[in-house]
Amino acid sequence: MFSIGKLAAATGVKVPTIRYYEQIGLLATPDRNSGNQRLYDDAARARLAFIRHARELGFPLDAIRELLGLSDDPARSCEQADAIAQRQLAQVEARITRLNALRAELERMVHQCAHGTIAECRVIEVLGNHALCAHEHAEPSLVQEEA
Amino acid sequence: MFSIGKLAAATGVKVPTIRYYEQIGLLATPDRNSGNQRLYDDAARARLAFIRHARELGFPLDAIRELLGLSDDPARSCEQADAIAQRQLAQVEARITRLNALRAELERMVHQCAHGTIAECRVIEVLGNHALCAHEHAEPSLVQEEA
DNA sequence: TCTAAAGGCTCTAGTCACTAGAGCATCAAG
DNA sequence: CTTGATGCTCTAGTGACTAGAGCCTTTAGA
Repeated sequence: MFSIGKLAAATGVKVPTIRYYEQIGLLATPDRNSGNQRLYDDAARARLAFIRHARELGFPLDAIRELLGLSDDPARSCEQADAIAQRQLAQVEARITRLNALRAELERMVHQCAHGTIAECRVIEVLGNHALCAHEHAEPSLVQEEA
Repeated sequence: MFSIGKLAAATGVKVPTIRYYEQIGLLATPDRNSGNQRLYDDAARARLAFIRHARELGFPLDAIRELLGLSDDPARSCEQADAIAQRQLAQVEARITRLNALRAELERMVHQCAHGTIAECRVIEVLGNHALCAHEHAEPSLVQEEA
């Protein structure tokens, strides 16, 4: 049995994130010691490692919740788990396609910049006039930033 | 002069999003008609088109704010605008690299699935055991989902 | 001219997956 | 026994919107 800090160190998941996972029901409420501090065992560690790995692969928490539910039932068909992974793969592929188009547009923009004044800047100009673009873009909602 | 609805239709930006941009100071507070409804002119339309296009290219609102500030000063050097675009390009490239690694991992996982039971499912197994992975992953925070 | 639907208004709260901070309690090492 | 690290709960903030409630104004047709 170990503390939340040890669990965090063992899995690479930050302490507040572990508490957050507990709060949203992704991790079971653990036992506490006499001083009300959380105590974890190896099963909890394995579950958290699973969550962390799935997050690294880009699975949203809802999908992870589903995968965890499935993994609790070793006898059932893995069809559903397979479908979730396929869906995730499709999304990753779609985002790669999308980002490649973005990269091309940004490269074009940056390479055309003659490093003069704002008035003649291609970066500003292209942003202001979509017609100067090589192709259409997707919805803004489909392009997201990282932390 | 046109209404917020016409502006939305003209730029492809949703009405609540326009009001949100006004709220956060990205768009100036427009004039109102006698019934307190917003009235926009072509300058506002051009500014919103700029914002929309930059969003499509993945620029965060803070960078867009900066670019808009720069574009208001046509005489200055475009060095800064160029730097912002380069930064954005670098981020897009980093994300592509990252997503390609994810795709490889997900493909490996999915292709190894024999469509049997959960107990023998490679998807569940690989997620639970990082050691089965072909390579390391980044922090979960570096992989984000789309809407 | 009347009416009804479409569009507009403000305000609050929700999304996702955390992260930060306040203010306090507990534990472990020296 | 002290002190610093670690733990606790709770609230609020992040980015870029989105949804909904409850109301008011405009516009097109009869």
